[in-house]
Amino acid sequence: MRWSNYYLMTAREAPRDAEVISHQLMARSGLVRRLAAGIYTMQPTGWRTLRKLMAIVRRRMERAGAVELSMPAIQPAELWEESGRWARYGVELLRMEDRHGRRFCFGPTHEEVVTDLVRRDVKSYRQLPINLFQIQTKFRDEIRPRFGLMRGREFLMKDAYSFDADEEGLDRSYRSMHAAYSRIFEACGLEYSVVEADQGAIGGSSSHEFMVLADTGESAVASCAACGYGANVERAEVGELPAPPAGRGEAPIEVSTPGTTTVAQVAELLEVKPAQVVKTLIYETDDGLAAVAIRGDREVNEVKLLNVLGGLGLRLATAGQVEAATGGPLGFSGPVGLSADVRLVADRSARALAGFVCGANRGDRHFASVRWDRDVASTRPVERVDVVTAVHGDPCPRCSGGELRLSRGIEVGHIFKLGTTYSEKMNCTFTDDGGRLRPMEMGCYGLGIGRTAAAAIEQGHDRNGIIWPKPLAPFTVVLCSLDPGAEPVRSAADGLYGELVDRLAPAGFDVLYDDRAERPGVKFKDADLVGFPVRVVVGARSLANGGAEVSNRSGGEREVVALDEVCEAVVGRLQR
RNA sequence: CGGGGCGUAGCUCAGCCUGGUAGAGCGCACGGUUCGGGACCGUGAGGCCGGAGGUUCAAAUCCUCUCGCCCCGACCA
Repeated sequence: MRWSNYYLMTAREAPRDAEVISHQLMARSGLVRRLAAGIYTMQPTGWRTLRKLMAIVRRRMERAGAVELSMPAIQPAELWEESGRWARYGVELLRMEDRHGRRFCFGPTHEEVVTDLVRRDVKSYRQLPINLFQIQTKFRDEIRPRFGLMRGREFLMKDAYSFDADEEGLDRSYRSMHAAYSRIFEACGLEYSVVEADQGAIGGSSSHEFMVLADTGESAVASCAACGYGANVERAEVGELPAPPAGRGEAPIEVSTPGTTTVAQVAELLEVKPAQVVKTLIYETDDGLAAVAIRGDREVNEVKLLNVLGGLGLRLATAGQVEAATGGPLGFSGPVGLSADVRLVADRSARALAGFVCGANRGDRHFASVRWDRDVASTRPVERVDVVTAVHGDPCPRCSGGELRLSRGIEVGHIFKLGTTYSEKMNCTFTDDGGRLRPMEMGCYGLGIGRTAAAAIEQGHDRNGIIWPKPLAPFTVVLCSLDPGAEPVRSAADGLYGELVDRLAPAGFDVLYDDRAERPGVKFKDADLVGFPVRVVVGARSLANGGAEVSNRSGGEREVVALDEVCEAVVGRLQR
């Protein structure tokens, strides 16, 4: 491709709305152009990168036995009502009506459509397993799209859906997708980690996220260097926290604590550490109110809490609800004397304390020297749970001695075992080898195409621009002719261009020939900005030095090689 | 949806407080000098100052309403 005939415009400055580096560089290097909030045109170079990524994804999916198809983006409401998600999905689902008033949505995901398809076609265990995938434009009406392609409303996603006869089959499908994803991100040269993820209200038994490590990531990840445990902070378990020494005291002591509604105030007044106070939060759940006790210096993880309490959602109770449930005002709740009608769960961090301070369920009163067994568990049930939010340095839940480390990541892939959630609701059944009708075991596997490209830039850039991993660069090689209007540079560069194309195309590499009538500085800046992995420069100086100059965007050795050896030098660099 | 901010040339921004004929840099076009890390000089094109109402002799500027965009938060198979 000759740049003079190509559509690639770069800019010195990024648009003001570009916040993160990947978005700024994508905009400056002419890869994408914003059309509306969270909606982008992929310009020719950006599209080349996505096409290369999609080719890698397709190859790996097919090697893992998945079969590509293409499902409609527009989906009828009836299917979503069948799965129950028309009501549940919320405002993120872009809904519309046709001229007859029939309701549709623009698909944010395709469980319903693929389940409908498979239930019509597949009737026997002999036809299983099946894994169908597509790469398609999705639309999610995000409350707040941001960071360019990282969180768009319209975006390209590879989604695959597996159907198996039993759980062992689902395990196999899941493992094979797990492996395929790992190969894909390795092929892209990305540094990533696989972490346990929350399944959300959709249920299922297992879920993993593929995280590209980057400071700008929107997800927080807890991981243990000692044993390799990793989890989204949303669900990260925490090992047993060391308990402070037990306090003394024969019975709870009621103390006056006027106006102290926060742990910090109570701790200061009573001259104890926040870690010796038990904080009690009252939540409203689908099954009524629940009290959560946690160590005063720690925070409740509501995702973990929801998984413990069950139901679809929870929220902090209002002051009125707290007063009705505990008999005391907001800010003075505690487990001692709490009505047995209120479910009480105690985080292990709180349960490990002995002789602690907690609210007395009376205004301006706390208890000190409280013990769980003597003062609480003797009169009512207390569940011991893990609902604490993991913080840096917490003990690892899986190994002894390991510490959790918090880092940020970009969620580029998410795989789920759905089990029979959808197949039961939508009656997607088959006849097993014993003649019984059974729901299929399903899995679903998403991979963000644009987000992965953005993540590659977050991980690969310097102050001059993008440093693409070779497989994702829009062109693997840029050939800069520093004097395209004059001989002998022109004919040398033209000749090299032809040779490079002939030699590289069969190997899957491509060349952009910068034959524009621009000054050398402009060409170098643009080549760095767009981030072509290998650069070949032909100019009067390089010819005088014996040929063309070859270098890598990522740095390292720059060499001048004879014109007839340039192809070999380039290939050598590409294969390294 | 709550809080904050911004809409002026293709891009980045000044002008607004204190109303008086719309500016700069980059980019673009033309001419000249340059030519290995975003050159320089000159000339020029390019704006319903997001939109609608209002106040005023006069509005980019003040007031009201709207639309769009960005940031923080809540939300998110």
